[in-house]
Amino acid sequence: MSLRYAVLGLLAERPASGYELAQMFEQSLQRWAWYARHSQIYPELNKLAEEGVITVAEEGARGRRTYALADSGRAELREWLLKTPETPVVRDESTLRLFLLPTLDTADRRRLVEYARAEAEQLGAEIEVIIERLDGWRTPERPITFGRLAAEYGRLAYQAQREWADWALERMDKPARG
Amino acid sequence: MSLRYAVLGLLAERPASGYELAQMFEQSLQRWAWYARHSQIYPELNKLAEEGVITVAEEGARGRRTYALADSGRAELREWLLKTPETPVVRDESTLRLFLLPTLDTADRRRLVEYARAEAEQLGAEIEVIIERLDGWRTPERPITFGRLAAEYGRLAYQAQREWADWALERMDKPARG
DNA sequence: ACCCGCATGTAAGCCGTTACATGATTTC
DNA sequence: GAAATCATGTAACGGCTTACATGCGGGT
Repeated sequence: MSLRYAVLGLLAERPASGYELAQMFEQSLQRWAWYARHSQIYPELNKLAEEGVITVAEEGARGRRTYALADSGRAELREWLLKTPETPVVRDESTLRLFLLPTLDTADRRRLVEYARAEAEQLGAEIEVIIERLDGWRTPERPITFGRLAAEYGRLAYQAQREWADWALERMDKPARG
Repeated sequence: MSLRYAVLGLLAERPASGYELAQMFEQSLQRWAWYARHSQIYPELNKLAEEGVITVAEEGARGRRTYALADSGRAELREWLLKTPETPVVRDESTLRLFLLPTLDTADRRRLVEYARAEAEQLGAEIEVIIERLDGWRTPERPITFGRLAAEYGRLAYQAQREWADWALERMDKPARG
């Protein structure tokens, strides 16, 4: 059911079309929080509009429909956010790969951890650029957008991944006492 | 297809039954990497055994079957680990909630971030205990288990979440110039 | 005029969740 | 002897992926 709230949440920031939502998933949510393709987004939008939790705010060229969050949708989103979640479940293929490293021999292992480290370093650097850009855009009305929250989260998460890779590299080859 | 490799990977560390695998998912993989229920695990094991990438190593009481990784399974796992992945996709409901915070009003937002911070702090403390326990168990043959890798990853990730929450708390109420 | 990107949609099949189902062994 | 835990399984349903499908509008 998270797709529903991801869509409501994105529309809470500003009205958007399905096409734009697909891009927002890719750019801001994909790497850390949630992902959906257009083939899932369009039917979901139609369903939400039928229910009345979102409305068609504008119709444009090429059949484009811009959706806005209705009051009922905002209330539902708030309720979902405030109810304390049960044990949350994560599915993250990259992390799974990292955890399965001990099944490889020393050379393969080292290769993969070094790759993970380099990746974290590169993506971390990319995110710094994005953050500078976002901080340049800030306006008084909207101090923090979810994009900025996501970026900061990403920055810290990549930093953690780098530290983890360093720790793993140092430990992995060593004998038990390490 | 990740379930397949998660199972192969767990069996690479040591032979286990479906029941044990379900527990391993819960204890080590669930929070960061992958999750599966027994209703998914048992059919997968039967499929993998039919294919021959795992074998039944032992049959015990109550119909218990202990599976071991076959050579072909180990080769397949290695191949999967070494091929560089495409853009990986993450689905993490907790993080999604955090990213949607800006849609709430100030009071609700603060409440949720404080909750996230407290949670990271508590789970971080729990993981420190687990790490001490794991480090006490270390044997010379197997310097690092995937459980230890997961624990260290968790430790750093919780630390990052705490830092993120502190940053968000400091920024969120402030006017744009922050 | 052509191409690229915008824009939305559908359908088959696979993956994952929830619920139902059963029974053996150990522990108190 | 009862309860908890071990142990495996199936089926219906819903969510997600992949592939197919179509057409408009803006830029060069």
